[in-house]
Amino acid sequence: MSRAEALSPARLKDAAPLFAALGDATRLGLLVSLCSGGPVTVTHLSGQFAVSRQAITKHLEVLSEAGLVKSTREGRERIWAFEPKRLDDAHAYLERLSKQWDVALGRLKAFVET
Amino acid sequence: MSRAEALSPARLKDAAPLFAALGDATRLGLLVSLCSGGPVTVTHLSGQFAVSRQAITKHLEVLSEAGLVKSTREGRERIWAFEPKRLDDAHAYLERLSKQWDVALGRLKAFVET
DNA sequence: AAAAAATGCAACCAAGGGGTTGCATCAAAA
DNA sequence: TTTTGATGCAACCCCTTGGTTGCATTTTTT
Repeated sequence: MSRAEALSPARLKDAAPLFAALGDATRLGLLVSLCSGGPVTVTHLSGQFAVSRQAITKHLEVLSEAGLVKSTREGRERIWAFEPKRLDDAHAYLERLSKQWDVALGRLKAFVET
Repeated sequence: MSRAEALSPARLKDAAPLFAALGDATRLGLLVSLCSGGPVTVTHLSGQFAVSRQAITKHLEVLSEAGLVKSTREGRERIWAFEPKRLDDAHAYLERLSKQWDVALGRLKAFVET
């Protein structure tokens, strides 16, 4: 069988923190902002949300550790930017799940028809 | 513009708990099991994991509230089954994010080339 | 009717998460 | 060289989470 590797425990341990990072409304909002608005600073971002700057910083750090965002220092300010690669990973994980489900359905169908 | 609706705050509030439910290695493992192995009972599932039956029950309830799983009573046991619809939702959310990013890139390119 | 199997319920616990405030730093302007 | 703007760091708080154990309940099975 040459199909893509299934979802091993190792992969799950990689996927979990990625989805966890996506599992917060504020963080999703930040992603949308960075995604559609281009690279900006924390103080600029925190203007768009109802929470403090430090709260936003923490969220950005979570996103950063998940690889969904990256920051670069520029003088006295730090610029945050969206990082699309990891989003594709998340996408791929979901894809694998769906595929596995389809395979199971196929097996069931084959069994019923036998 | 007739493109699909963007990621409004309302949508984010729906997406967040969905991703949050996916953001745990044990829960992902449960999904994989249910996805590839077919409907089973809690006690059967808990045999495949290192945690107690009650822990698994709690995880299944989280997945259920996220709409990723559903259960039916059958005599003295409760059968848990994978629910693929919500997975497509998650998929769609990610898709919207990517798309928004592509649009932003397109704008940037257009701007640079002007 | 009694024993066994599968769940449900509740209390409890330690750790982590999301949030805040206050103050220290560091770079840029005036 | 002050002053101002943007961050960084740290302590603290409360609530949620993931996990446990113990016992009650409900169906089967014997």
